[in-house]
Amino acid sequence: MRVLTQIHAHILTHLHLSLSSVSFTLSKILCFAAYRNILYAKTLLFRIPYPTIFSYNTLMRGFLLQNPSREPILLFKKLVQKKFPKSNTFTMAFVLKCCSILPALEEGKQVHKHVIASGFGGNSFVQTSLLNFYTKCEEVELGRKVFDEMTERNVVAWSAMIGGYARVGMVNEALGLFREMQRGGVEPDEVTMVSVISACAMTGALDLGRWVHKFIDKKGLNNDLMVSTALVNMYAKCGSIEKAKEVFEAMPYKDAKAWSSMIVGFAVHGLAEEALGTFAEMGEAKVEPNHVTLVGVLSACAHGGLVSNGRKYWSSMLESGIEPSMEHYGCMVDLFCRANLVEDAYEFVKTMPIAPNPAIWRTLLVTCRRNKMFEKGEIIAEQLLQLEPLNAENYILLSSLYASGANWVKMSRVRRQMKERGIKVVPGCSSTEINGYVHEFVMGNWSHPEAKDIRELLQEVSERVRGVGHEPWIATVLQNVGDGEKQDTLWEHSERLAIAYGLLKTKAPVVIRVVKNLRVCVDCHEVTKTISKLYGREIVVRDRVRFHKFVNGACSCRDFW
DNA sequence: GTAGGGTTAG
Repeated sequence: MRVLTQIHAHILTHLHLSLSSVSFTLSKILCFAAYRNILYAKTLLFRIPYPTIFSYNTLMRGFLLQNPSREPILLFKKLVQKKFPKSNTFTMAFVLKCCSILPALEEGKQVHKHVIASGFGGNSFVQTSLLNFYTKCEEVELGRKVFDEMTERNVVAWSAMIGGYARVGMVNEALGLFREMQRGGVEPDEVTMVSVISACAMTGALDLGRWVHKFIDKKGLNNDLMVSTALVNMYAKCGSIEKAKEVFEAMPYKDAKAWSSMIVGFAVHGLAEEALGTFAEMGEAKVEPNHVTLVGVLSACAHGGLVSNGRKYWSSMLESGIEPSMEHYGCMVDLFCRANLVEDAYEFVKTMPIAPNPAIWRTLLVTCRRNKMFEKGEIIAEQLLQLEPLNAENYILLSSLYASGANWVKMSRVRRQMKERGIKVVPGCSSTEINGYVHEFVMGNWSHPEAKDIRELLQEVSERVRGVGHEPWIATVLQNVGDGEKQDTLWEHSERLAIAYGLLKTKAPVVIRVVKNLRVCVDCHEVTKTISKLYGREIVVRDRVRFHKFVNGACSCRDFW
């Protein structure tokens, strides 16, 4: 940098230099500065007498390497205003990348118009940038439109579209496109595979994931750090922690993300000791942990009930200079709450330098409900409803707090409030993979083509479960309906539909694997334990928080979740 | 000098 500024000074003091050679030299300096001192590079741009589009593009790219900022968009706006120099395809690619990182949907749409107007609509780099921009803004359909309009699709375009589907959890579409890509004669590469594996991980599609893994080995795409990390994550998220460990141990080189994936994997499986052991190994391997690693470590402590360990890692994290984020605070509150140390949790929240987010209040509220601390719970719920008055989950929590205290009057008041304010509940949704297709079930929704068979089977299961003395846990059903109807509602919970479908379509010893978007309710947890015993089936449920492995009437979470 | 990728509490 010093040399650059010296040259710069030299130019300024030699006024005899021609305008064009000053422009040229300053542009060169800007080029170097963009990688080292972006703000200096920015001031340079405005000192160049006649900056070319090259300098603008270079500066934009420089900003893209920094923390996310709107600078590339602002530069683009200037270009549009001044009409000179004229943007080229590189400009469009950079500004669209900026819009996808932020993300900035409206600005990106404006850029799209400029792309069409300037006749760059047919450039493959610009098209792929547009496609990626829309999917990053979760506008998958708009992304698909760009994709469909492309006349030539290379591996980058296919991967971007597959990744777009994968990120929003449309696994069937992602995998369908992956197959279509191969039929079209385009060879997938490492990046394609990472997206495909991530789609499997997200939906817990273990069989598909295994198939993709074999494909990767066959094609020799298995020597990539990111591919391996994605595989570790996929096996862990699909409930096969042993296989995750196997892939992880075979990796010749592991960075912080790879270690973190393994540690987080152990954590969600409730394997605290393994998670902490792996963290120790990471230290021995001299790989610096990042903030995600610590989220894994702290959540492992929380799930394993290791309070004093958790405190220890917390203070060593502070010493190591990792700035605690909301997630870290959340882990600590969870650590105390799971151990029923409500006062410690509350004290910890008070010491937080940032305002706790709704999730942290909900953690506290759940603990109050479990410990029947109604007054404290009400106070917390008030804070929560003020902070987030439109989230159905908050009303449901408060309502269940009242239900657990048999305070039916207050409970129906909350339910009424919800109705009056027009709050929509996120429906429970579970999925299970059968023969390479992920079937989705939404609570109370019987639109599945095999709904009739599922209903009949559930009827039979219900009778058998009751036959061994199971009493439905009605307090958790929060609709103002009669007890009989409440039981029916319980039997429509999405995971039961998915489990029933698994019973219908597979035979022991095939494991029934279900992924749920919410946490499992107490009654479903009990019923699933009973089903595992009555039907001699292993059932693995990944809920929003962790794994539950039901074998012979017991769950791996030891009823602690 | 351009486009697509892996880990994150409840």
